[in-house]
Amino acid sequence: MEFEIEKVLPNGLGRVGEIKTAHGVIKTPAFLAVGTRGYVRFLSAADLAEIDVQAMLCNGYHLRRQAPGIAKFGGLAKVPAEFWQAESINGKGEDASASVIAAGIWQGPTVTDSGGFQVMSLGSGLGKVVSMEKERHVTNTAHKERLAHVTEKGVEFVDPFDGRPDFIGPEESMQIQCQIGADIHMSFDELTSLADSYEYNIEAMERTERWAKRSLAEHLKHRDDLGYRQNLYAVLQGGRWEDLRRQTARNLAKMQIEGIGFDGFGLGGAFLKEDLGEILRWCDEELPMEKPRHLLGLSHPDDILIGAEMGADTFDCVAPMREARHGKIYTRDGNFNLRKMADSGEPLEKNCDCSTCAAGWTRGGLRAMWRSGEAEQKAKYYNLASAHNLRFIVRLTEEIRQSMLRGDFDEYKKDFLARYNAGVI
RNA sequence: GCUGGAAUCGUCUAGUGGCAAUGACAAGAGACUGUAAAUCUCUCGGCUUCGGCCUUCGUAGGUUCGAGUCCUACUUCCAGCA
Repeated sequence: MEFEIEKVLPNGLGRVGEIKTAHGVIKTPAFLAVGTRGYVRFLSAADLAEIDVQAMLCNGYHLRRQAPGIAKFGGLAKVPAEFWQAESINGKGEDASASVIAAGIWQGPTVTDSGGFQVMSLGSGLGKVVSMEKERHVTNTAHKERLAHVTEKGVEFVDPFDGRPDFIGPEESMQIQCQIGADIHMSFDELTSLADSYEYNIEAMERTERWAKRSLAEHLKHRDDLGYRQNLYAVLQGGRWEDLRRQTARNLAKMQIEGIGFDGFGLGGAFLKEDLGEILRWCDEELPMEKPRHLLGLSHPDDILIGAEMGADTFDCVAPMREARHGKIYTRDGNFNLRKMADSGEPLEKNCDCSTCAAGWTRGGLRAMWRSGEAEQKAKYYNLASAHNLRFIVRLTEEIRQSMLRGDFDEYKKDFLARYNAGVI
């Protein structure tokens, strides 16, 4: 993998670049579509191409049982649609994306998460919303209620769907990810919640660093197993404390095994919105300029703008598509809830270049589809609304890239946010 | 015309003496950020100083401390018989 920087912002952090992987190029800043279970829910490969998605992020935790099967095909990009169709019928059987999958699956660059997020979502944050606004007043889930428990070795957890006990540590995560064969992997980390103390964040961060070293060691054993080079990013934790963030960034930046270090860095953690920019600045001032950085799990426009400004190259997040499914539609003039649009003959967004708006779908029509109660109609709505919201965020990253190349990023950011926050709709 | 059965908050529905009254849907408001998420929370008779107050279960009476619930009559609907 190569990372080429084309231009750097005057602040010395934000940049425009290209990540060249075995499966294609990612022009950064870029937003990656999330396909947790190996495919993007309700969107086909053709849809993703139409949206100009450049890469997909899947999750090693969710794919842990399929990983050996994926390896047999030669990695994520070579898995045939039939495989995912069969998989999607399993589980709760509700993920009726089968017809969408049949239309083709993603074959471009891919990223996998390590399962580190599940440490928190099944552990201290079980049953809670991982919200930037709300979590400040939320306490951690009681220890005995958690589905995941952290030890030095790794994480013991119970599968929330079938109740089976399981275990993932750094070695397991790397083995899984190297079987899945994404171009970029994440080291196995412990994501803390905003409710955790400074002292606990030190403990978790230091453990995450030890896990990073073990991740690197295991990754190096398997990174060429599928016949092309797979890459590993080290994930940074450290909560909202400057000393921790800078320290862990320095530690991970210089971490090597036999002269080989990480290929890039994952910026992790639970953030309060107002802290995000500062925290990213602390991290990125310490990290080597020439390595790419992925900001994990954020996608609201203001977060992407601040992330790109502070030096994040790629982003991923479930929000655009989950919120689309829940009726929240993104537009340049703010978001709106489709529920109140029963009589609207307007498109989701005027002058939008997404396929849904181009096809002439109206808000009222989409709302009727969404609320019809018929699975097929709803699935169609999920496809159309997901395409719109995803295109909105992808377009935002494209425009950020263009503005950085032109040299007017600050102005672009100011104008975008002024209009977006005015919320005319 | 006779005999049964039924009428409850937009719709369907629970309720057979302590009820402003169950559940579902619809409707309305909010949430959602490395997917336990086609999910979750709240509202859904009116007023309220949030302690309550008022008006409600087809209509009108009655029994009762108390009636959606029991009784009588009426109205409407359904089924069967003429």
